[in-house]
Amino acid sequence: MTEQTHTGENSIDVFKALADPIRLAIIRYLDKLDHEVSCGTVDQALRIGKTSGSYHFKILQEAGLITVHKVSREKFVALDRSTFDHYLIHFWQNL
Amino acid sequence: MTEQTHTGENSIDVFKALADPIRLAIIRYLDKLDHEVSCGTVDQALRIGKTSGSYHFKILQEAGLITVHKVSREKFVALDRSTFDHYLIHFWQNL
DNA sequence: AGCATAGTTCAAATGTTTTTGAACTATGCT
DNA sequence: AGCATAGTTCAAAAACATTTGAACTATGCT
Repeated sequence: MTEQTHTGENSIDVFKALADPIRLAIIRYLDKLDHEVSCGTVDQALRIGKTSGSYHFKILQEAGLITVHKVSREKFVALDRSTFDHYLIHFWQNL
Repeated sequence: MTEQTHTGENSIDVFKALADPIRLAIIRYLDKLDHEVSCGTVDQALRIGKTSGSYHFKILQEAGLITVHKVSREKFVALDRSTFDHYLIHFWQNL
């Protein structure tokens, strides 16, 4: 029983989420750091407004590309590498 | 000197091209066959109108995801697997 | 020449995504 | 309580993508 936790997201949502320069910049940033950061930290680092940030984080989350972890006021995000593995690295197997 | 021939396309174009159900269906179909087919053959197999087909093949071509080979009236298409390798399989390396 | 077939182009309509500021909720701090 | 900070929601505008039919080009066939 080697089942992954792919809940909800589908390849269209994943590719749509990847098809935007701001979201790709967020992904690059989170990949470099390789640990949880707050949305505000990312917003400032990439000079995205908070409204825009909120919008893009929601799309990344719904695609299953990030995990989200809320601690009091702050929302911490990190890459969910299993989704990248599933849809990108193992693209042909899951097509 | 192990340079690939990625001429023009970029990751945004590639992910946009992948972010559509019709284009994903075309890719699945071309993957299954694994040889050149005419656009008309694909259009009929997937029951896409020719106008719509023409539009989607152009997007796939501009993304570098298909190769195109014109023989008299017909346009033959096949997957360009090197582009999938570059942007999907080796996603993290090329991010 | 005349007709058929493969695919493209155009333009209008429709649908979807992205941006932005203002108002909002929720939490923490003094 | 009063104020600040983190993030969300809303709504309108702007930008972009998709669909469709009709007209078109280019080629092949008889």
